Amino acid sequence: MGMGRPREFDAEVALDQAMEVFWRHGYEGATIAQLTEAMGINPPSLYACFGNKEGLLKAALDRYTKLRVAWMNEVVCAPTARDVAERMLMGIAEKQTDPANPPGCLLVQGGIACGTGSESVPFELAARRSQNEDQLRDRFVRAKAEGDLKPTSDPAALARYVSAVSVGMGVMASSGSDREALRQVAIVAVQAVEAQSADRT
Amino acid sequence: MGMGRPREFDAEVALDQAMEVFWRHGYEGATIAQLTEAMGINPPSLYACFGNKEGLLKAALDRYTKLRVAWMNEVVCAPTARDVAERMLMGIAEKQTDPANPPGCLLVQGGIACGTGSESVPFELAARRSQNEDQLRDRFVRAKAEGDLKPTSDPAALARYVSAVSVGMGVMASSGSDREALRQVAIVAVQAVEAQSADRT
DNA sequence: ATACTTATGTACCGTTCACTAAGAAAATTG
DNA sequence: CAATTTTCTTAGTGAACGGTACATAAGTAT
Repeated sequence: MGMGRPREFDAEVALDQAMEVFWRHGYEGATIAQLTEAMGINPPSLYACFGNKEGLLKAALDRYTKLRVAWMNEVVCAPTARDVAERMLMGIAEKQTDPANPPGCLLVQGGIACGTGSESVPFELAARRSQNEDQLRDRFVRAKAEGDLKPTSDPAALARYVSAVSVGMGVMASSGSDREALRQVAIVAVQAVEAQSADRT
Repeated sequence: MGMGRPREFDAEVALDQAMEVFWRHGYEGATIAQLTEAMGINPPSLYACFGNKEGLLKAALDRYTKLRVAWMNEVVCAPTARDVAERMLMGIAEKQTDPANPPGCLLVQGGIACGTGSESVPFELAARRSQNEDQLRDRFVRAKAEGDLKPTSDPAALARYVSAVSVGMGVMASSGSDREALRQVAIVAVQAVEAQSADRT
């Protein structure tokens, strides 16, 4: 039994192109024609490799979140909860306005609301976002245990808050806000975390 | 010359139904079939009355923002910038989880990313959101003039911040967060505004 | 070489989309 | 009443959608 004809395209490179299309147009707004053109392949190759449109999205999300989790792991290395929030939100201001990518965040742009037959997509995106929030919450739990955050603070609420701000920044970025506007939002947002921080002696 | 046959449906009631469909499924996710069924009319009546799908969306947005602006006018009556932010964000936590409506905010759910031929929709929504932000900024400008906000504070940045948080809360609501979770975010978010407020003597 | 397995390109499904003729129905005006 | 204007229902339009059949090409195994 032979091993068959080898595929002529690099799946990861193709996935990066697909990711961009989903990022820019959303799941429903992205057509198979646009995706295949960007990926440099024909529909049958796409379906053989990724199953269907939703399978392609999930593969793209896997790739996206893998990079994101790695970045978050660096972010939570900051010494204090305040610095974690600042590093994260300032980093997001940069990333979401990086001209190398479409503006905003794939986990938001991908699809907040979807039509019949794609109801699972928004949940899929939400699940990936909450993954991020969990990383943050764990870090804030530690910060509270270390006395970095006040005893009255709620690490879960704080993580939800920072996550909400980052989502809001993503929407702003996708609708034209520039990097400076996002930085301003980040700077203000960090002050809420600072208010939850123990006094530095 | 006669006045013609009177229309059998109430345009505003029909618009409310259409608004719900857009709110729940987004602009692209909402089909004419769903819209007409919810509105209780047939496609030709829709097109005679609203022009096309995008015209229907704009009419629904007009109705939505009219109510929203009226509510914001009450919000900005709060005595201090901090209270404005609190009243707004707490109100949003309630409204965006009101079971009478779809979760989240129409100005976000309507469509953050759209496909070819609907590129203008996200801009349309963004314009309506910025209308809201402007109301807020004006109020914060006043607060700064009154000495309620610190002389070093940036009212525009603060308004952008509160607006970003409200958008983030909308996304959270639409992906299943409950009212309590949103309230927690609001409470934390207000503290950033508090940090920009002058000390109460 | 021959058989076998898998990928690729072309061309095309069936369905659903936004949107619309065409004419009957319901009102006003003379 | 007849004439006119506008809305209603029915039925369907062309186009675009996600997805696929089929034949061919490109590899491996025997």
